[in-house]
Amino acid sequence: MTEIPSAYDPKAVEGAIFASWMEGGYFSAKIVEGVQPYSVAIPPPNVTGSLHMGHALNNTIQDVVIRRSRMAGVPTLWVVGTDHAGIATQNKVEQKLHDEGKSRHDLGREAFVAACWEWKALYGGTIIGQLKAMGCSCDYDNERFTMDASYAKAVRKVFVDWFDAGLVYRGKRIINWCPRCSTALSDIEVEHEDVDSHLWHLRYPLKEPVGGVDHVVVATTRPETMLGDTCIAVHPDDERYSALVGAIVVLPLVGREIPIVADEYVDPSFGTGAVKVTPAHDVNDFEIGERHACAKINIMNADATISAEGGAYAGLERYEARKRVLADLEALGALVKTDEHVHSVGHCYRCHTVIEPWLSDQWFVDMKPLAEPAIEAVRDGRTTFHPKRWENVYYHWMENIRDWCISRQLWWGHRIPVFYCDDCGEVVASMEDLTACPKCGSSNVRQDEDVLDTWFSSQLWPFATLGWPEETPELAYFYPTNVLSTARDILFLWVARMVVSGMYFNDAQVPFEDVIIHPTVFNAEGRRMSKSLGTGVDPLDLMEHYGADGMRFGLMLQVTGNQDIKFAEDKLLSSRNFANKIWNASRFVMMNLDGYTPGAPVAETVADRWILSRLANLSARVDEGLATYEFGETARALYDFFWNEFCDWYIELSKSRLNGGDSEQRLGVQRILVFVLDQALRLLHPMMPFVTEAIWRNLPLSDDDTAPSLMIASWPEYATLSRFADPGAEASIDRLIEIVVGVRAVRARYQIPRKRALDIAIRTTGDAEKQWVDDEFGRMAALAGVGDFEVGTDIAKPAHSATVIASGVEIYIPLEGLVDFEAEAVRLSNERERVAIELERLSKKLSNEGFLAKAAPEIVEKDRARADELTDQLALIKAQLAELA
RNA sequence: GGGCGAUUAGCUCAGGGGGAGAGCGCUUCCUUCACACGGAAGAAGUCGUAGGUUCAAAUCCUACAUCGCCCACCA
Repeated sequence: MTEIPSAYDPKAVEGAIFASWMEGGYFSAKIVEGVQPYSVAIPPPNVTGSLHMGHALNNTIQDVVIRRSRMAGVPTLWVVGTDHAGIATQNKVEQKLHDEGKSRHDLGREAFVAACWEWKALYGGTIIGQLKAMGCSCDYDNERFTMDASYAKAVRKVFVDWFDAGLVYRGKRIINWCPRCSTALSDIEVEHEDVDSHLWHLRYPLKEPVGGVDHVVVATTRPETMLGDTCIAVHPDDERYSALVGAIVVLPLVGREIPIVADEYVDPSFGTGAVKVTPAHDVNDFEIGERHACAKINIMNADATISAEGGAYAGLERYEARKRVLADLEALGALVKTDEHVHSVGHCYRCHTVIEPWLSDQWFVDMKPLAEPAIEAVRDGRTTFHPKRWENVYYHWMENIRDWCISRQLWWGHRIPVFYCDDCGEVVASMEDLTACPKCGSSNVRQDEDVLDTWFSSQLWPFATLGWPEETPELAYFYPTNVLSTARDILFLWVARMVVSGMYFNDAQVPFEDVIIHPTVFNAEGRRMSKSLGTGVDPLDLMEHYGADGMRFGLMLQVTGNQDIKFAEDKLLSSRNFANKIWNASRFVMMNLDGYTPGAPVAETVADRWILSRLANLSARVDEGLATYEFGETARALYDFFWNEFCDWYIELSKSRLNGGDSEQRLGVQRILVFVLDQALRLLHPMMPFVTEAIWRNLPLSDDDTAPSLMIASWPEYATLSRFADPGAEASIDRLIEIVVGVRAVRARYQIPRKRALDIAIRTTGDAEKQWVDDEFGRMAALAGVGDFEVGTDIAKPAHSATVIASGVEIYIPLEGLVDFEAEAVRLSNERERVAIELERLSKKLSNEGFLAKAAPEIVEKDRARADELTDQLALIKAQLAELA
């Protein structure tokens, strides 16, 4: 076994191991009737995407729960695939065309869509390959895409069903228009940002003076929209303006005569208390316009240039128009003043262009009735969020939900299955393309030009990927899924809508039981990771440096209930080192297996009982941690057990028995080593699949324990391991550790060379302790560099010796000729000070009536014992000081 | 305007009523036959501020401060 390299090299093993998993077909899930399955639908990455830190974190989380479930013997499915990502993909392809000097209009719709498919075929698989590099155990044989033929059928059915139920409707509304993407967006696709701007005060003359007043001043942040003003609004109770209500204003630059109306919406304390109303360019203005029957004049084109309605300003880009309007108003003396003003401006979530509120015909989903059952499902716990506080965020949004604008003026996407008859005016949604009007029979029918919001199709992901609307066995078996893990930024865009549609189309069954909202990964400076800003970290680079396991485990260490992670690369470094530690501990075990035969572990020493007890404890903590999705704590528990307990103590303790013992002793310790290593590798596998698999396949296990791959080996059952729980052994080893650490500290303090064995004396408080030292200490002596030792209840402390105190024993280490006694006296004085302070604090507490009366008895008892211990220590230190003096 | 999160060692963060923890970094020693991606020993914190509850507060409550995030029709 000496041919095993002494450093773990991820690159040398990951590829081959992943290939063997694929070959073994372990990623596919088989339906086993009568057995409850486990399933997860991956948040489908965009076809345009490449792996970023959010994916790395989120997919590690999912792979951890998936791998654990699979090992537990449960039929386990992780559905994988990609999203067609309407705007993002269309933008990419348009950019490519642009580079070739063409636009999508040069190609025409059909050719453009073909170009998108071509692009997808070329680049769409990138991110799937990267998931494989991470070791994600998805069902790659059944990869889905949100524009697959079967998926398209699901999308179409949802639209048609909701249309027929009156839940989808068409309306002329103010929507969010991105002039660059040239499409409508839903409200939650708009990102609001505070922008330093101005509040311009404009003077509008009255047609005829009223009571000596000949004008009104309005305040606006978007002066160019004045070209579309159709009334002025004031608050009905605002006495400053009450005489003016009903008066007519002549709009400067335009000349249009518009009325002053009274409307409750107006806040008299803001600006001048008079609002210019542009119903075609502002949501509130639209509503005011509706209430007062004002015209809605659209003064802007789709590309945010001024339309013909803008008269002299027609054709100007919106901000150029703003400048010109302001300049012209100023020339007229109509620009009264310009205040500094910070206000929130909407930007496109895809291209960050400033959104224009714009009046147009769009399709909407009536969300209110759909949201109700989805709210209820979370209230009654059928779906639970982790951490739970996200449920409040969900409720707040769902309870105040507004209609969802689902039409997009794009070419890449699911085309809206609505057909218009130009003869009789019939409008129908249809599962099949229509060539004739179902009402009048006319062949003069045409399909709606728009496509659906990408999120309209992704909301169906958990069930459309399982074959819905067909009643497939997969849908019947794997729906609802168990866990959905995602970032908080798509809670509304995606998660909430999946609950809505999932319940509506699956007999009110929620799409997933648990929702994990994982922390958002920020860079070390706490800023958003962004490729374009160069503030990102590439997971592929990280895997290059730390291995897939190092990256995965390093990320898991950072997952806590917090909402953000400031990415800490040092955790990946220690995780890479951890993988190497696992590798080398395993290497040690395998290099010491001469004469080994597989067999059940039988504890022969306290150390054996201790490590088995700690293993049982680890199993409980890992189960608990994964069940509650506390990945950080779970990772730490695994790390602490393997490194600090198994490697630092058990393996070190095993060495004397492996080297010095008889063959029976050797076999005993070998079996414990192999057993604990095997179980630990299983527990580690979900987080570190590669290194654990690479080692595990070479472990000489008995036939009962073996499997072709660790991936499908059995998960350690706490119910089985719990019999190893052994508090007595834990206390015993704790004491041994205390002694060894104490002796080592003495050695380090006086720089006693490690080759020089220390002969020590041990005084015990009783015969039981003496027996314990005789039985157990010898096994540990080597770890402390102890040579000979004598033990007894009546051992006298040798002159000039250091003392180590542990429960029930005092260790004396003669220092004659080794130590600077003056320095030791100084150290002891400091120690005396520290102990005295702690003892004083405890004594005060123990003489407090309230404490004695009200504190839990075991707490009082613990403090008493501690105080006794400190008293003894203090006496000893004093005695030693007296000796040195 | 409403809501949420954070504030603990130089850095990144765990912990969560009763003896302040980890990783990285730092100091000293050790190339000992699993591992220098290692071993051993150490230094280092008034647990954001001010009140309150409690026998007992880093932990619970209330304010406040600072940073960050989300929501909202802030002309």
